[in-house]
Order: sequence, then C-alpha cells, then structure tokens
Amino acid sequence: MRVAYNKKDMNQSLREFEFLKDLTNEEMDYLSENVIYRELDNKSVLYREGCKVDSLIFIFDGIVKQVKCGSKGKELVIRFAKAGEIIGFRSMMTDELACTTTETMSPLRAGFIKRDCLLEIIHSNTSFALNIIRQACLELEETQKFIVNVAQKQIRERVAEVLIQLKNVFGVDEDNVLKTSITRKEIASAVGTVPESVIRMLSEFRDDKLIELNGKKIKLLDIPRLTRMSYSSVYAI
Amino acid sequence: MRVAYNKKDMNQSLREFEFLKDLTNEEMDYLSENVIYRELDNKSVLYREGCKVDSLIFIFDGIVKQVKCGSKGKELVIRFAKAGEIIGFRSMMTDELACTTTETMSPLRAGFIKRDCLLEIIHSNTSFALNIIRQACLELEETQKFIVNVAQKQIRERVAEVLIQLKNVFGVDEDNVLKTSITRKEIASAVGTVPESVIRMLSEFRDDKLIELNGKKIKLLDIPRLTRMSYSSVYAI
DNA sequence: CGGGAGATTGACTGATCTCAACCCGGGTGG
DNA sequence: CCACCCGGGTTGAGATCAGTCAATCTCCCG
Repeated sequence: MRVAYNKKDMNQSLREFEFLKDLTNEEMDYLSENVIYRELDNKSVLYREGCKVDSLIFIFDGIVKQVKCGSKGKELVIRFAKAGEIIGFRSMMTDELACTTTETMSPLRAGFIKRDCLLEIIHSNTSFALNIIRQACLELEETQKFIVNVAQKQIRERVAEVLIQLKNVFGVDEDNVLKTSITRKEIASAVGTVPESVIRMLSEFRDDKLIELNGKKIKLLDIPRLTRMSYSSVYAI
Repeated sequence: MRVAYNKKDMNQSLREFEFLKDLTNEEMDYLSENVIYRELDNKSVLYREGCKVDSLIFIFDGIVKQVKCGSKGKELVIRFAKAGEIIGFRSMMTDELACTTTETMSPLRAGFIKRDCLLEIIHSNTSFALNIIRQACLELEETQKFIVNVAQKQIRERVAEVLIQLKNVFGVDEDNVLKTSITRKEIASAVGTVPESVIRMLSEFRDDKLIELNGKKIKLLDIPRLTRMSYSSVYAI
C-alpha cells in the first residue's frame, strides 16, 4: 500500500478498506479530506486503556496489538491487527473510554478519522451503517470464540494457535521464519500465560520437530500439524 | 411486564425496550404488526449453535442462557439474559450461523421479529441504526471484559462473580435466597470449570459465612464481600 | 569488559481436574 | 407400601498442569 500524502493518494488507500466499500465517491472524498495521516515508530502507543478515543484508525501499513490489563498487572493481548484493518472502533462508537491499550509492533502508517465526520457519513448512508453493524458483529463473534479458547484450551494448544496467528499477521519469509522478533513475554500475553511456560512449550515443539528456534527467530516446520493442534481439543468429542 | 397478545399490548411491551427508543410511532406500529409472540417452557432451545437465526428475539419475561460448546463437549455459558434484553442479535445481523445455543432457564415469553422487517427499519431510521451499532459495541465490550475474567481470575473469584450475576438475573427473595434452582453443573459451565470445583468452592463460601446452602437453595449472606471478591485480583496491583 | 535484558532450565508449589466412592431424595414398578 | 434406581450432590485421594522462584546463560550494548 502506498503512502497517502495528498487527497488522491488517501482516497486510493482508503478504497482498499472493505469496510468503506459502500461509500459514494462524494462520501469518500469527504472522508479523504478529513483523514489525518500519521506515521508512528515501533512500540508507540496509539491509545491507552481508560482514555478517550475520538478517532477511528485505518491501518495502511504495519502491525498493532490490542492489550487489556488483567489481574496483578498481567497483560492479555486480545487482538493483533494489520494493514487493511481498522481499530478503535468500539470506543469511538460508544463514546466510552478505551477498554484496551493499542500499541504498534512495527513502524506504522495509519489514517485517523474523527468520530463526528464518521457519524455524518453514517447518517447519510444506511448501507454504510449496516456495514458497520456487520463489522461490529463479526468482531463480537471473534471475541466470543476467543473466550472458549482461553477458557478451555491448554497452553500447548494456545501456543500453537498463537504461532499460526503470528504467521497470518506478520507473515513468514521463504524459509517459513516468522517475520517478527516478538519476545517470549509478548507471546505469553497473547497466550494468557507466563514467559516460562511459553519457553517450555516452544522447546517441546522444537523437540517434536514442529518448529526450529534460533535466538528470537522462529521457523515453522509443520504448519498443518500446528494448525491441527490449535483446534484439537475444541472439536474432540 | 404484561402478556402481549394484540397489537396494542405488543406495542406497549416493545416500548419498554431501551433498544427501540428511537423508533417513530409509525415504525413501532409496523414492528408490532410483525412481531410473533411465543411462550416457551423451561429448558426449551430457542436456537442451536451452527443453525441459521432469522429473527431477533425480545425477551418479555423469563431467563435464557447462551451457551457455547467448547473442548471435549464441555459447555461454557457466555451470557444470561432476562426480560428487557434482546438475543440473537449477532447471528441475525451478519446472517451467519449462530455461534451459541440459547436455552430457556424458566418459562419464557418473547417476541420474534424477522430480519427483513428489522432491516427495513434500519434503512429508514439512522438513529436506530446508530443505536444498534452502540448495542453491538457494548456487547463487544462486555465480551472483552469477560475474556480477561476467564483467562486470569481464579475459580474462587469466578464463582463469587457468577453468584452475583445470578442474583442480578434471577433476583433473590426477601431472605436473599436466589430465585432459581440452578444445578451445580450449570454453575460450573458459567464459571468455566467442573461441578466438583464449584461444590468445593460453595462449601468454602459456606464455611466463610458468605452463603448458606440448603439443597439447591443458595442464600447470599454477604453480598458486598462476594462482590468485592469477584473483583479482587483483577484490580490488585 | 561489565551491565542488563531477555531466554532458558530446574525444582518446587499450588490450584484445579479426574476418578471413584458414597449420600440423598424423588419417582417408579412390583 | 416399599425396595430399587437414577440423577444430582458431596467428599477424598491422587494426578497433572501450569505458575513461582531462583540460578544460569546468552546476547547486545555502551
């Protein structure tokens, strides 16, 4: 995706968002004029749990994680988002405080659009409104699935699942090495456990020839089996 | 809430739903004409996980639980809903398969309204559409909170929490006895554990003078402390 | 070369699950 | 009328999974 500096480029970038497919050309122009383009470094915070969020954020390029603070300061990553996805949606819509902290995991290029501008468009375009409803409901579904995952899967299965997630979000190079140098601590908070448990599990996976470890680099050797593992207990009878 | 048999009564019953507050009188009339009124026995299934849901359901009276099937057939209650709440919202909106099974926990009186009818109203009334968006986002927020709960709270805290939930949903009589004879197994699937663990926890609570047990009857002796317990670890630093 | 952060490993602990036994009350069939 | 059965409910013992704590290792950096 190209950098969006002027209105035309911005318009072009926004067109790639499935979310906006029902906008008319005029609405898209109006939106483009009101989007603020920003670039952020890795490890920047877009917004913090408990703060106001007044903009919807379109990710043009890069990765973010949404983190909820849990018991004893333990963090839980509830979502990774990449280029083409939108964030801040829930807080913006309900005009309530953010219930996650959102942080970049790579340099980020994103467009910020104010709540009021979006509301105007919603009021003028019911197809778009319906699209937003659908979007919210899809996120809801994802989140509900996640509950069962976290509640009932074992760490082994969750680690496998997170590896697959990381592959989908960050991608892999030609050798199936994850294109990210995520820390064990970060993996742990995505799994919902402590770093030591992640390390033990990764070592097991290495012994089982599922992955290869080389420092922070993780090479996925058997993606089908990892995928199956991540589902195993949920669908077992 | 009264039984809604004719259009006028139906209209009256629907007026009590916060969800519908932005409808015009005409829209409300139109809705009333299209709502199908039904009464269901205890332990009836409204819809099953994996099936199509083509109606939004307004609960006039009674309680339902929404259950997701998890690993090894273990079930997880992800929500209780009572009079004044709506269900089937997500599946209906995305026109996808239900991701929960919804079952009555008492005799139920409810109104069923077809997807198409609702879509018409959404198209004609953007305030209503916005209200639906808000509704979806609120549910999303609840669900996200629930994740951290399930992922990080201990069984003790979760049991306390579910007791408070049961109080809020089913109510208590003048002696603070829960107005439900829910089984230990059902409590377990709301907590995300096995019946034995629930029983042990309830026994502990009894020894700690938090509750009194008498067969299936549960009397809440110290609601403030139960409430505090249910929050304890999440907000501890 | 020293310092520090993250990664790794081992030993231990504790929470929770599993399994099995037993209890209790209600309903049923003889 | 009563013995029986069955489905919860309850309890205990033991196993297991995952978290804690502490020691060590390995980089990377100044």
